[in-house]
Amino acid sequence: MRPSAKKIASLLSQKGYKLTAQRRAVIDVVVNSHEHLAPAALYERVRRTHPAIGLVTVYRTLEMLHELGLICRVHRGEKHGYTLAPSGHHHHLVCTECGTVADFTGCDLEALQQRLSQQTGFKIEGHLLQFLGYCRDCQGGT
Amino acid sequence: MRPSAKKIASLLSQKGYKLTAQRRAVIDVVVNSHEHLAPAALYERVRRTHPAIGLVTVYRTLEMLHELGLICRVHRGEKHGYTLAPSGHHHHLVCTECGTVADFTGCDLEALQQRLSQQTGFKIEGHLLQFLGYCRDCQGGT
DNA sequence: TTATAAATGAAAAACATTTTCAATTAAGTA
DNA sequence: TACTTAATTGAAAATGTTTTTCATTTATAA
Repeated sequence: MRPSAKKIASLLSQKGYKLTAQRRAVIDVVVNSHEHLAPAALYERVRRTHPAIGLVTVYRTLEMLHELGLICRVHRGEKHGYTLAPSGHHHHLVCTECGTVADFTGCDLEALQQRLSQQTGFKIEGHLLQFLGYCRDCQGGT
Repeated sequence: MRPSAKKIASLLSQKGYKLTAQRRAVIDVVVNSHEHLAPAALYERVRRTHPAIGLVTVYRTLEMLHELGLICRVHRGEKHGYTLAPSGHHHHLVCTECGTVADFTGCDLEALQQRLSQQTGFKIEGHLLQFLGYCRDCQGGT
């Protein structure tokens, strides 16, 4: 379930963070986008409604949202970006053309993880999984 | 199978790249390390045997090796590094303490991939999978 | 050897991200 | 509503990483 801007805002309040116009603006952009956005791209979008915001504030807000687990990082080659986090364990399917992100659950890696633990002696704490491809809208062109 | 420095060197030659002392030095460091190394870390190690090498050359050599598929990129939070690539499709198990990398094959994601294609309409072209944990040697301490 | 294109290293440029700090402001309190 | 105060902000500087530029050097083939 994708959280709403309102929900995220009230959560920040709860945690003792101040609800500034800048933070609301950043949250709005993240909530209203299904792509993963790099800090600079997000900054550009936020500036449309909030021209005086500083890039630093965008970075700081993203960091805060990330720490609270409200947004998550998407990998794409050398670049990366942030996207809204649904609740619970999930992963991403990313369109390499337009950046659209689809979430999915049920990664079902337990068996593989156990096999690897046994084979290597590693104590496994987590994993990184992401699929890359073309979304429905981007399958036509090159 | 981990390729040897000799094998990599002859492959470069074959492809028309010149075999310089600097390239040999970078390759040696990569081959003789089981950790994933960031460009700067690699540079420091190469400098031990080759003090005059430039950081730029390290970057360029890594890029070249990466393009040829001889090394691959390991993700770890904000940081990343390179490690030797075994032949064929594989993934990494990374120790978050010391950076040691173990390769594994048999990720077995076909079924999941097919399910996601159907559910989302994405045309999936690839995936990113990596396990994180503590290697045998790093499980004791904090 | 020699010729030559490829490769190198230093320096500068280009980016991305973080730090610093004085000014501003949200939110609780009187 | 008007304070108070700590949190937040934005500009500028600092930091760190990666890329570009260009004159010099060098591996390789003739």
